[in-house]
Amino acid sequence: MTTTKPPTMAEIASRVGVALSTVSYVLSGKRPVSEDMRARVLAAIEELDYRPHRPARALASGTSHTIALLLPSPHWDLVPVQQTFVAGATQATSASDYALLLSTTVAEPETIVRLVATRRADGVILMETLADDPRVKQLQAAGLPFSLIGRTADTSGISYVDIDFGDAVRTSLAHLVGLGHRCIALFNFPQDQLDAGYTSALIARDAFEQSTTQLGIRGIHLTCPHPAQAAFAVASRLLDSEPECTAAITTGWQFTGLLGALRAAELHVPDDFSVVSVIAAQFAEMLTPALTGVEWPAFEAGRLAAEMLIEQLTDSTVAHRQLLIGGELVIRESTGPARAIARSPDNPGSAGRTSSRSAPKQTRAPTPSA
Amino acid sequence: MTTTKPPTMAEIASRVGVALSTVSYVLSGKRPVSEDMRARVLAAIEELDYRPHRPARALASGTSHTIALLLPSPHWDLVPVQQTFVAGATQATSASDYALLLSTTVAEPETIVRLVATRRADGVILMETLADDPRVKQLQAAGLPFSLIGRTADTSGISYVDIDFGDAVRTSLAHLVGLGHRCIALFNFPQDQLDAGYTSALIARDAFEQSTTQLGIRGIHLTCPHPAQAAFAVASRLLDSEPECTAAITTGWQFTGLLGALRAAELHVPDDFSVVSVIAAQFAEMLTPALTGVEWPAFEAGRLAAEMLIEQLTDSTVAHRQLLIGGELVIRESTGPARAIARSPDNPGSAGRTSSRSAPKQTRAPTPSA
DNA sequence: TGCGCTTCGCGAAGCGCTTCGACAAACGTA
DNA sequence: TACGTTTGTCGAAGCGCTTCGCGAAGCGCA
Repeated sequence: MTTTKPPTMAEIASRVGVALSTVSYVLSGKRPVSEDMRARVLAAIEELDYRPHRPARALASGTSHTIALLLPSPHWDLVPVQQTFVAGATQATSASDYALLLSTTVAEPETIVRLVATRRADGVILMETLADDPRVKQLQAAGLPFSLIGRTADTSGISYVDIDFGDAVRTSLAHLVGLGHRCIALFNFPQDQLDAGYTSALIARDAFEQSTTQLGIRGIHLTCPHPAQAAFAVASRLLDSEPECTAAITTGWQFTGLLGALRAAELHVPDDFSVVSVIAAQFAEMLTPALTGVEWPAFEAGRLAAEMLIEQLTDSTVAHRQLLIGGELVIRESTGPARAIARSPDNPGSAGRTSSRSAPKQTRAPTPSA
Repeated sequence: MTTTKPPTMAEIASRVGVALSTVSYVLSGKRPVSEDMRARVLAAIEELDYRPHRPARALASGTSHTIALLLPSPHWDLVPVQQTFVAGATQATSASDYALLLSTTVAEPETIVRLVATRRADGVILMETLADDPRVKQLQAAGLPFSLIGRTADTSGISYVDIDFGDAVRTSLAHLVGLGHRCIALFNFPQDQLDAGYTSALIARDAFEQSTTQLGIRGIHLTCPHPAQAAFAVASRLLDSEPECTAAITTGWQFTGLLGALRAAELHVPDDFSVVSVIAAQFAEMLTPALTGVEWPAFEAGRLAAEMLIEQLTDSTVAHRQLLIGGELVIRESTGPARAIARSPDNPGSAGRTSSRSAPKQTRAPTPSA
C-alpha cells in the first residue's frame, strides 16, 4: 500500500554526485575512499534509509551470505539440547550478518546440495551425524563448505563441534563407582540407531564397555526402542533379572521409563537404585527426585558450529577446526551410595532401605523460587 | 576443489539451440511453449543438471521466494509446542518451494523490517504476539505481508492462526467441575507477561474469570514468575491459605512447581488435588501421575501459518484468514473426584485419602512398550 | 620544470535471470 | 486470396549490485 520503491545505490550516487562504484566501495571498503567523500555518501545513505538489495549483491558477488541448517527429522522432535544448538547457531549467524536458512533433511538427500546449488546458501551445518554419514560424503564430493554439530568416524579434513559424550559416560561411571556401585547398566539409544551408525550411540557404547572393563565392574549395555516413551519394559526386565544391578546411566529420555519401572517395582531412588542421565534436560531439577546428570553448553556449541562455517566461508585458507566440548556432571538427588545387600527377586525393594534412607540428600522438593 | 561452474540458462539455451527466454518460459510456464520444444529443453536441463540461480531470479523478479520466521527470544527457550510450530512452518515452507529464514527479534525492532527491506524475505511469520504488538504495527505500517502464530487484540485485516486457549480453559474447568471441584486455581503466565499484554495470558485470565463466574464456583487467578522453575512458592502459599481449593489449571510448565509443592505438602494427586495443564507437553504421560491436559495440533498450526503467508504472497487479492484451532483435553491420572472433606491447615493430606484411593485410575506406571 | 609514483574516483562490463515488445508462421474467416 | 488472429519464438532491456581497468590529479625528487 504505502510501499514506495526503496532507494538503490544509483540514487545514492546521483544524489551525492558521485559514481555508483564509489558508493559500492564506501560500503565494502574494498578500495580506499577519501574521508570527505565517504562522509557524504554515508550521509546520503542515512538520509534515504538505503539498504543494499541482498539478491543483487548475491548475484554480483556470487555469494549469498546465508548458511543453511539441516534439521535431523522433518517432524523435528528435537530434544532440548538440540533445540539449543539451533538457537546458538541462529545467534552466531545473525551476529555475523549472515542469514540462517532452516531446512529438513527429507528422504531425498538431494535437498542438501540443492540449497547450495541454487545459491540459496553458501554452506551447510549438519546435525545428528552418523559415523559414516552419506550427507557428509555428498558435501565433500560436491566440494561444499560445511560444519558439523556431531561428528563422523573419519573426521579428517572436516570441521565439527561435538559434545564429549565418551567423557561424560566415563565421568558418570566414575561417580557411580565412587558411590560403591559395582554393577551398572547403560540405557543407550535404540538399537536401530546404533545399527545406522549414530555416532553418539556408538561412542556411548564404546566408552561404557571400555570403562567398565577398566574399572573392573560389571557393565550391562542396553538399547531402548523409541527413546521418548521408552525404557519401561527394558528397565523392568533388567530389575527383574539382575538383582545386583544398583545403578544406571541413560543417554537421554530413557530415564523417564526407568524411573517409572523403578517406581512400579517399589524401588526407591537413590536408596535402592541410582540414576544418571548423560544428557540432562533443563528440567532435570524439576523431577522428583531431581536428576543427577551431565549438562552441556549447547548454545555455545551451536554458536561455534556456525562461526566455524562462516570462518571457512570468509577465508578459504583457514584450517579446519575440531572441537570437543565437555559437559559438567551435576550431582542432584538421583544418585547415592550403593546398597550393601542385593535385592532378592521376591522382595525387591527391601534390602537396606530404612537404613540408607537417612542418607544426606533428602531434600525432595524442587527449588523454591525467591 | 571439484567445483565446476554450474550451468546457466544460457548454456541450456545454446545447447538446445533456442532462445534464452524460451528456456525461462519452459520453466515458469508463463507463456505457451510447444510440446516438442519443452521436451528438448527439459531434457537438456536434466542432462546438465541445471538449477536456477535463486539470487538472480530474485533480482529479476523482485521476489526472493523466502519467508522469515521470527523467534520470540534470542535464547529461544521455546516450550515444545512452540518448537512444533516452527517444525510445521518449516515443512510447509519447503513444500511450497519457499525457503525459511530463521531470525530472532533482537532488542532493535528494526530487524523485522530489515529482512524484507534487504529483500532477503518476502514476508514474515511472527510468534508470541502481544495484544498490542509493536512489531505488527511496524509490519502494517511498512505494508509488508505477514501472518501470526498467535493473535493481537485487534485482528482486523490480519491473517493468523492461534490455538483456542479460551476454549481450553473452559473445557478444563468444566472437566474439573464435573468431578465435583468447587474452588479451582489458575496458574497463569508471569505477571510481567500479562502486563506486557501477552495475548495468551490475557485470554486465559479472561476465560477463567468469566467461566468460573458463570459456573458459580470460586476461581483463584495466580501468576507465576519464571514459568520454567516456577510456581513452587506460589503453589505452597495457595495450599496453605486456601484449604478448600482442590484443583488447579496451569497454562504450562507451572505444573512442575505445583506438583512439587503438592508433594511437599504431602497431598496426593489426584486424590487430594487435581491438576490440569492447558498446554500439555509431549511428556505429560511420562510423569507420575501422568498429567491430564490439553493437546494441540501445533504442527498443523505452524504449517497453516506458513501456508497463509505464502498464499498472501502468491495472490495478493486473497482474503485474510483467521484460524482458531482447538485442542483436545486428554484425561490422564492427575485429575479425579474432589474430596468430600476440606483440608485442615494442621493435617493437610488426611481428609478422605484412603477411601478415594481406590478410585478407578490407579495405573501409576507409564505406558510399557510393546 | 619534468619525471615516475601513488591516490582516488569514474565508467562499463558483467552476474543469471524475468519479462516485454516484436515478429514469423499457422490458423480461421469472409 | 486477402485479411485479422492466435500461437510460438526471439532478442534485448533491465533488476541492483560488484569489480576491473583506466585515467586525472597530486605527490616527492632530481
